Amino acid sequence: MPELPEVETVRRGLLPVMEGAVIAAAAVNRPDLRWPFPPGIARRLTGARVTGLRRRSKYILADLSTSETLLIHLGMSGRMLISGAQLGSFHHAHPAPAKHDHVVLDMDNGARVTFNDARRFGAMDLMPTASAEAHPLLSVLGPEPLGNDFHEGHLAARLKGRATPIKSALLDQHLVAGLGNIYVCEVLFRAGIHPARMARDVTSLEVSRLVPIIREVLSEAIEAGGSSLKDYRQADGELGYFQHSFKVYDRAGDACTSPGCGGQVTRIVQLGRSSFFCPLCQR
DNA sequence: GGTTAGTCCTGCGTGC
DNA sequence: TGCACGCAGGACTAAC
Repeated sequence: MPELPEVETVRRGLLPVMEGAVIAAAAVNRPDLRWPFPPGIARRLTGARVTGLRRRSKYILADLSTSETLLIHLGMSGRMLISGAQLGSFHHAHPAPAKHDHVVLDMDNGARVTFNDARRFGAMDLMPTASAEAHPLLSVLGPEPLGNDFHEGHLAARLKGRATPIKSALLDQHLVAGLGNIYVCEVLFRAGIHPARMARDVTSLEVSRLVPIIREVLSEAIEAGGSSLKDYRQADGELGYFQHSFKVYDRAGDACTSPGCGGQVTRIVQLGRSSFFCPLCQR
């Protein structure tokens, strides 16, 4: 489930094969993912040089020489596969077309980038680069959690008076953009805050601690992704999914890892999603 | 305006 | 073994 760190890892993995290269051929194998592809997307991509590869929240933005920007969202199960490229001492031959290969980009450097998405919660769109920030999916996003606009004052103001669990508030992309279910669980564990606590009841002290904790958790995951990137290239060219050692996520029944705690990681459902926490550490 | 439930989708794990 | 079912979840839309 790609959240901000996974998307950043994918972006970094795509950089050496896409940035500066020309999309020699683009194949789009179905009319839609989450939404319909923009009209003529294959034609509009073909011949375009990728001049930059950026990330905003969980979106990858590929700036093109055609003054358009390709927006990519991995959704839940979206994967990027690189083949035909020389990465380090490894060369990946093009694999046989697989089920759910929806978009295939053949670069002029010989690399092939394949977007595979079984659940089709992902999305792609094209927009003018000059007004990319105004795209409906991007314009409503809150600040980047690793950016300067995300700070204690912002978070405090957005949590103030909100009668919703802190878990839900931190998942709200309008409040801060890029956190998903996994990292919110990890952040709240590290902060010692119960996921069901009302956002308005989070104290000033806790808010001041949340900001650096969110940065830490995400930065550590990006770092882990970076170090795993090399291994994944070697393994099969697939980017973005790597093993993390989560403290609470998907660890229901396990002993809490806090020294001397003795608690047991517990699962509850909030807004139809699993929350994992330690009832002794998190209040 | 704020909040929550429903929805989309397919693969996987579990239980019968 | 095979089937039915629930679950996973990002983010929109509708309803309250």
